[in-house]
Amino acid sequence: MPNSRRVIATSKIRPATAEDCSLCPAEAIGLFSGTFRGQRSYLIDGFRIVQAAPQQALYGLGDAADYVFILRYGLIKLVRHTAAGNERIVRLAGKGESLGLEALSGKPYRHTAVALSETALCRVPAQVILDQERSDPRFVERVMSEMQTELEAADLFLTDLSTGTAHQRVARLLLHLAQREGGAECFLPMREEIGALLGITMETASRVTAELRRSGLIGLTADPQRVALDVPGLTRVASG
Amino acid sequence: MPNSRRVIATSKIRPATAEDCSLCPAEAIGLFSGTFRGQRSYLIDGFRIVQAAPQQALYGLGDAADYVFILRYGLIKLVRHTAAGNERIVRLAGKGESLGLEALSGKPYRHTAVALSETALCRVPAQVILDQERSDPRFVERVMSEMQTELEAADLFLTDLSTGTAHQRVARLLLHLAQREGGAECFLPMREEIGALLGITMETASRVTAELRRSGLIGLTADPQRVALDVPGLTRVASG
DNA sequence: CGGTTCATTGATTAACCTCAACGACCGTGG
DNA sequence: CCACGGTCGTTGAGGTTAATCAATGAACCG
Repeated sequence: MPNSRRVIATSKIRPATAEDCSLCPAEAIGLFSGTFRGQRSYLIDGFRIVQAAPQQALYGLGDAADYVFILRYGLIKLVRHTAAGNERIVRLAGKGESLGLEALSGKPYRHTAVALSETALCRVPAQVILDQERSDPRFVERVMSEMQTELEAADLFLTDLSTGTAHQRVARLLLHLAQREGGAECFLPMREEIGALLGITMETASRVTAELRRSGLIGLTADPQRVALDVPGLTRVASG
Repeated sequence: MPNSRRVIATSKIRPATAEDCSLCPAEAIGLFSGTFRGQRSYLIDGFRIVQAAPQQALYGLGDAADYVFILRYGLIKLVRHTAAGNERIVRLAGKGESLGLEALSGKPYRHTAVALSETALCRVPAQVILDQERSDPRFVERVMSEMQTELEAADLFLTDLSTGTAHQRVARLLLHLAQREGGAECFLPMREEIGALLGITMETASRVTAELRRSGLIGLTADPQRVALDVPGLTRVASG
């Protein structure tokens, strides 16, 4: 194992505790937030906290889907492959978002899910959610709402990240990542991953980010994996 | 009105009858098919049959969403706009598919829906479906399954129709359209629409389709709006 | 016939892909 | 400890693809 980023460690899995829920960074959003806070305490027996290191896969396309995941922190890519066999990232999941909702329809996972950064998730058996839906119809609305969020994200990929020049796409990606973190800086994926996200080659992704750095639109931060954004400047680039 | 394709006629709307349901071309698939056939007879009072001509809009992005639609026949495009202001088609709906499921989450419509061909739909009040979910939990699975189908379609647009060369994308689009019609021919959209579907310009779409016709990979049919496909040949083009 | 839409095609330019080389970094093992 | 091998990022040269600008032709309708 010559490089730590390639280490595929075994998942760390442990039962969830009440404290996990009360401290959950995804408390304010997502499936079990708000009015469903109280119900978690009844269900928590089935919950598991899963930690994943960068490059580690949570599940694979076609796997039998028994669990829904709720992201506590970190960033996860949902991957498919193009007809040419290249990796294509079709979605990114951030804090509070749900993954693997297809488990609720008894279908296999529709993507391969891979951690981009250090990540923690709450693993919920699909059956627990299905039972919950039966006992509380309002929970159905919550689940459907999560699916709508996922559809919205898919449309955003099509309209914002798959059209325009490479410069525009990179700028929109960075702005989008920063916005979801709520600040003026963001995680900067590997060039290969930027390419898979935007439908461009690794080289083009590299050239564009290098140019953005040289023109001062993105700058270094303490963490070498993260960049500071000139939001107004990038917004100008993003719209052409 | 210089050209009939630009005519925006008033929608034809009429109450649905039991005969509509028994003859429904979407009988075998979709929300109310199969085991839910019988239940339709109780709910049919709220159903309306809507007919739409080409270029006619069913609903617009941001409109209050009170209805879910089930497509009886025809082809409908779901449209958004890119940051540059260009039209971007993010999905196509064909026979038996549901549109406007966001109505079930009380959210406004997330797209503008426009008929590409002569079209008939069944318009179902969202409230009817929500009531149905309450009285029969199995119906919830059906609705979630429809949303998963929509997500699958979104991923297909990202992996198949937004990557590769213009030739590959056009070939994949035609094969995809033919497959959903179950034959070796398909509807051929206007060049502008092909461009909006594939993220290329109208001129490129025109050049590619003209070349495909010259090389015999697509041929004329009785209907000038439809083309016959050389499926093996196009499959070769599609994979590069 | 005149006006409009749509499709086609050409010429030119701009953007991106491909192939290739190189340097920085890092963990490993001699 | 330092050389080695690996990954990742960067950059260059050259070729290909597609966008852009522009003009023309076919079909249709009033």
